[in-house]
Amino acid sequence: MVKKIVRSSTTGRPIMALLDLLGRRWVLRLVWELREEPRRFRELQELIGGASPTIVNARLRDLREARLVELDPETGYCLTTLGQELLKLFLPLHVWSEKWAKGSK
Amino acid sequence: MVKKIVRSSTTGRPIMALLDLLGRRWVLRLVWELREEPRRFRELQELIGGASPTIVNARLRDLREARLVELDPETGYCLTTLGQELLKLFLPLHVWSEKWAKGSK
DNA sequence: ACGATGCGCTACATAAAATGTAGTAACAGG
DNA sequence: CCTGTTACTACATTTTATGTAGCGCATCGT
Repeated sequence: MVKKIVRSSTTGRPIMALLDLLGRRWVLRLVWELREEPRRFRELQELIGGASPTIVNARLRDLREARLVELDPETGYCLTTLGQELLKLFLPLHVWSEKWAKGSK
Repeated sequence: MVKKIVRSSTTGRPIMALLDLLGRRWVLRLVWELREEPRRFRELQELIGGASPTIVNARLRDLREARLVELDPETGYCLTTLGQELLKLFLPLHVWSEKWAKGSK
């Protein structure tokens, strides 16, 4: 029942696999909270707003399988080089989100 | 039970609200499939891989409330100006995903 | 040696979300 | 009136997430 490949990635198109992975609940938040420094398991759990350990662990496993995150026993969970590259692509979102929010309300 | 505001956006930080919205299942895929031209409801449903109409409608509603997507009765669902801006930020993902996949095996 | 603490993680019952299928309602053309 | 197309809803079933408790292991203080 366990899927070795990323969900819905049957097309073989990497972008689909990526969008699928990033579209799972908590994944974007986890990557985001790892942007500055390594974090411990429970620390991450609290940062993202108290998701259950079950799902935090499941998502961290997904991210580790995707080689975006790794666990250094000394410091905690952190982004791999690949993960840092991905994060860089996401940084503009931070600025844009402010603009987006201004038009809300 | 309906949430008017984006899920888990209690912090008031726009980036959190945005990551939350984009982290919902199918949302990234929907935005992606609207990148080129307007799409009809059923067309979208098939493009993203056959999600149920229930959830396609729910996510389109989320995206419309976020002012990223709108429905033109003549042509179908399409990205708003705001949505197109967001998409532009995501385009580099396409290139990066190819690189990411190469290391996968 | 022993208990306390912090660590990643698991078990499991409950609750929430997504699926699959069917069907509704509005409109257009013939 | 009938047919087709549109967006969308209803609802029972299945899948996924939550909440809470606790395990196994290592380290630290006494």
